[in-house]
Amino acid sequence: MAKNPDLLPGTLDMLILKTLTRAPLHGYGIALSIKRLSDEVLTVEEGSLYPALQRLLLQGWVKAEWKMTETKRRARFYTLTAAGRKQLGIELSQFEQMIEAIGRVLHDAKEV
Amino acid sequence: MAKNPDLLPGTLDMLILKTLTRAPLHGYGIALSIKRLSDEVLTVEEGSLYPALQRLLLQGWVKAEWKMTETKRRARFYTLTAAGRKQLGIELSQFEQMIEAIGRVLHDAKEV
DNA sequence: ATTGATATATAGCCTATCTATGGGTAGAGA
DNA sequence: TCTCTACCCATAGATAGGCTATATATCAAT
Repeated sequence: MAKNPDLLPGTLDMLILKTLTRAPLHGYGIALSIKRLSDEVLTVEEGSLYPALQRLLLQGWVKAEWKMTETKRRARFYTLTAAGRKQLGIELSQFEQMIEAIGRVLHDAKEV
Repeated sequence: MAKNPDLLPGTLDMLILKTLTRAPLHGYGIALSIKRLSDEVLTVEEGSLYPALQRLLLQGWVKAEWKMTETKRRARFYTLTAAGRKQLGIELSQFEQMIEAIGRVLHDAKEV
């Protein structure tokens, strides 16, 4: 991990999939969406984003289609697939479980 | 990241430092402690633990001393340094910030 | 004697992220 | 007209850090 990470490693795929549950978006829009929803705390670098989208395509969790944006630029719009929705559920519950477990270590729940 | 990660990447150093705030411990004890406090959810593999301890030593965040355990085995006991305590504070607040940011993306706080 | 728990450590792999760079379009303002 | 900013895609290479596998050794229990 870099010294000042923009993301928690291992969470990017989940964040992308979640973002696509609202509506199909192009890559740039996904990055903007994550940045804005997180109040500028999370930044998705292009060098992380596009490889991640390739991974998701390869797994069949999203599909892509070239279209024109409202501003008349060509862009690749990504849509969540059924498999992607299922995968999101898995990642979400694993993430919650991990966060709770980390919380127990950090806050010493056992001693209460 | 592996398919079924034992840890959230980027959190291991923080977990080790936190564990050492309670008492000096040897490596094996740290791993056990994290596992137990997390209700067996988090597992620190040896191949992750010992390199991590080397990193922490190198940074001056912990110091090490060879001693005998109660069961008369030699083991290397790690103690948190002042710098380590400070570092833990930094990592803790960064982690909290990230988790909150991820929460906002996952739960769409902006729409409320 | 053999297994299981305790204990440390390294080599090599793998994956995901980051840095850096390249390409290109549209619109606004100087 | 030129230039700047925002919009958009994509890859190569470096780096970090976690995982697998392996080696070594002691002790207790079966």
